[in-house]
Amino acid sequence: MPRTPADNQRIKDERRAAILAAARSVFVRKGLAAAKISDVAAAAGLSHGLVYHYFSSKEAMYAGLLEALFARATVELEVLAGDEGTPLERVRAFVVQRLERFSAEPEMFGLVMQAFLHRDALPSSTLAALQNFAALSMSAMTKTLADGQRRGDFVEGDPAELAAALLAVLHGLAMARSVDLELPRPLPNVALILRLIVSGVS
Amino acid sequence: MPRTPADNQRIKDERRAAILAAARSVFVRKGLAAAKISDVAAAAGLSHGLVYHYFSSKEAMYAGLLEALFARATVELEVLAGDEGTPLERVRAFVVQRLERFSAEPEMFGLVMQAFLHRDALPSSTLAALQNFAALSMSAMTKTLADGQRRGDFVEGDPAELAAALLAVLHGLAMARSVDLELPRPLPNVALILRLIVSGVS
Amino acid sequence: MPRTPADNQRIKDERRAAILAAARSVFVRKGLAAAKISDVAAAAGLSHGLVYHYFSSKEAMYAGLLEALFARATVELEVLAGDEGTPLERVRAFVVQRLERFSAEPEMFGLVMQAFLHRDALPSSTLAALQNFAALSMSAMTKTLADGQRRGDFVEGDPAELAAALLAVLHGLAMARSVDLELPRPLPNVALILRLIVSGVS
Amino acid sequence: MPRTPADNQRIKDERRAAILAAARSVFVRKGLAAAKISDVAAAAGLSHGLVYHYFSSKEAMYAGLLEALFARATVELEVLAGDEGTPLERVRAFVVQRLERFSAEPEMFGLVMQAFLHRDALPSSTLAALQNFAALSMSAMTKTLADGQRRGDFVEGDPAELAAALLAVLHGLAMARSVDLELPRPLPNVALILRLIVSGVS
DNA sequence: TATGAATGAGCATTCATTCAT
DNA sequence: CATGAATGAATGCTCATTCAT
Repeated sequence: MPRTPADNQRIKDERRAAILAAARSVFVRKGLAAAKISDVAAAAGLSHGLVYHYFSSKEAMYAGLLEALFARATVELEVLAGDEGTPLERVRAFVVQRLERFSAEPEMFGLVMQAFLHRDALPSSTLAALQNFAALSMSAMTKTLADGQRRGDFVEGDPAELAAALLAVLHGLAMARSVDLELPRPLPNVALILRLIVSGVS
Repeated sequence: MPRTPADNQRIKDERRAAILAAARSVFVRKGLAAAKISDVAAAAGLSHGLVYHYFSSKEAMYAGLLEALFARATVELEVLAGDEGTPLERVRAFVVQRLERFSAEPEMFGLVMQAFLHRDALPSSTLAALQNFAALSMSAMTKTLADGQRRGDFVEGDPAELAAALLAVLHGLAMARSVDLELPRPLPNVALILRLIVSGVS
Repeated sequence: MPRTPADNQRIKDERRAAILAAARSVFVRKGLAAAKISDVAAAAGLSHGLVYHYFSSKEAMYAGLLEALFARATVELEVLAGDEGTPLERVRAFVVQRLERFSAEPEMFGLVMQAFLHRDALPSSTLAALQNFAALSMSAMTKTLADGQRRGDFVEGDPAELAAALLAVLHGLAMARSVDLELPRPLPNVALILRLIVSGVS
Repeated sequence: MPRTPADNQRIKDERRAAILAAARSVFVRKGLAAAKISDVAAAAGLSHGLVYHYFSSKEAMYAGLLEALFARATVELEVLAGDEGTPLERVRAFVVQRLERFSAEPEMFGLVMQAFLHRDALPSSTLAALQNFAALSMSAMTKTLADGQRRGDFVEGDPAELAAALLAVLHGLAMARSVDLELPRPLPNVALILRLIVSGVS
């Protein structure tokens, strides 16, 4: 009684997901160059040969991982770039969402940092995705802050500079989280972070 | 008439410095695993064989680089941990010093991030230096913030949490700088950052 | 239909044996330091990379080879150390066995000589095996000669000195054989060698 | 007051001798391939660069060492090949001389063994010297034994076979000595060895 | 002469990738 | 699909040898 095509597809999808999960963990811990395909295969519980049924190369696997991350993160920018609520509410919601993401998947950001650090080694499509996401984040944040400044909700100053600062803060917190996996310190609350930009705090 | 020992020492010092400079640049761009000794040698303008007159292995070179960085950074903590001025002045001075350091040597922080990210691969002495520096930073900042809170200069809250947040912010900014070497955006000014912790800002 | 584990085991055993045979020949001809892994691989008819599926390093391969030799040689001491026959018969049987071994596998002894000569370079487990074998040989021979002396079969004298002399003779013959592979001279017969120790010969 | 040419020559000779002595010790312990010129230089107390004023290459040094040994050993064959005394006396004198040599310079024979073992790696002049010495030894011993047999002093049998056996015995003893440098066992006395060939012993 | 910095050929070893089974 | 044996390009590292000083 052979497996049905649907079974095969399901198995295939599960395997692919297992490999990606294993790869994320291995890559974040060792980096692209030091990570071995056999590490990934062992972590995913299959032979290293089989990995090549799912990914054409180590680089392709890495790129797949990162591009999925960027795609999801781009979607999640909607909460900031959309038109639900006031600028302050949107920034708050975005910050909350990011903090939760960092708590839920602390490894994720380590991967992104690596990509930034060693971007000479990235395939061009991944580099493009990374740059696209960075640009989208900056422009959405800058626009939202500028909107808020017009309403007097945020402190004065170049909105791009404020945006860069706020994003850098989030990245710093993500990094702290990513880097301290064993004994994670609680992330600061939103109110603290928003002091950076909200006018009239005391 | 052979070279004098002093001549040899001078040559050695120059070579060693040239290798370290080349190594910093190569390591920060590629990471330990992907960096080739021949890259470093080429960047330093000498043969790969000669590198091994100065460093016993690639790992030793990397460790030497990082340990020097940590040693210097530990010394620079003095401005925060010392007793020159009020807690607020000390924090301000520390933040200014860090921002200047990030501007002057943007590569530096990339190296440190890598070390954190891939600390499984670090030799134990380097790991110890890193952990020591991280602990010293946190304790000095926590103590200074607690002092300032007692004087009413800083916002309420767990001083360790505030310290972690402030350091994370600095790291986020350093990362932004380190990662964006070609077209560096100006770093935020001190005043903006201090809004995070200073009470009564408007 | 993948290979069965049994198939793989068979392949592995065959390969491992082929590599060891090639290694014996290369090591005996060049010595550990001068032998290249690529020599061994070429002699075994496979790629150099594959050698490392079977042996973790050149030193491990050398050690494996020697330890197998010592293990077998230790077993073969039984004919001398056992209680089959008179002391003279046991010594005779042992000498015959050694001479036959030297004829059948002249390379073998070259390896052992190398190990003795360069024992500073041996891994400690191999050195222990070597020393163990040497000590066992001496004690078995000494005891057997002492027994024979009590029966009046052997010449007078310190049995340990006689044992050392007899073993040295065998080693000298083995060496002559090992060293003269192309045009081997016939080994002396047992009777000649036994003249060294048997009393009352004429 | 510059050194006179004679002083220079003396210094040069001393240096050369010091290098050879160091080389003998290093080569015998590690073998040609594993011995480093810097080991020899360090053992001789001079810089590795200077070694090349005295020897054009590592191989030349090794060859020089061995050829000197063979030259001296060839001269020492005179006691066997000459016409002083009866064949038995000459053989006895030769054996005594060899045993004394092995005691006085146990390292020497280790070098010769290496040369035999790895003779594929020898320069041709050294190989020729080695083969020449081996041939001379065999022919002198064979002739002397044949002479003695005619006088009834030695046992019957092919004199070449007897010669090979006797020389092998000596080599075996030399090896035992060479290999056991730390705790040398006394060499067997001449009488024991001569039992191999002398007729009518009891 | 004497030194040791410098070079580069050579070799051990690793690991991504392929492919027979 | 699955396995792991097999290959070989790539790279760390060593060390004989050269040569400027």
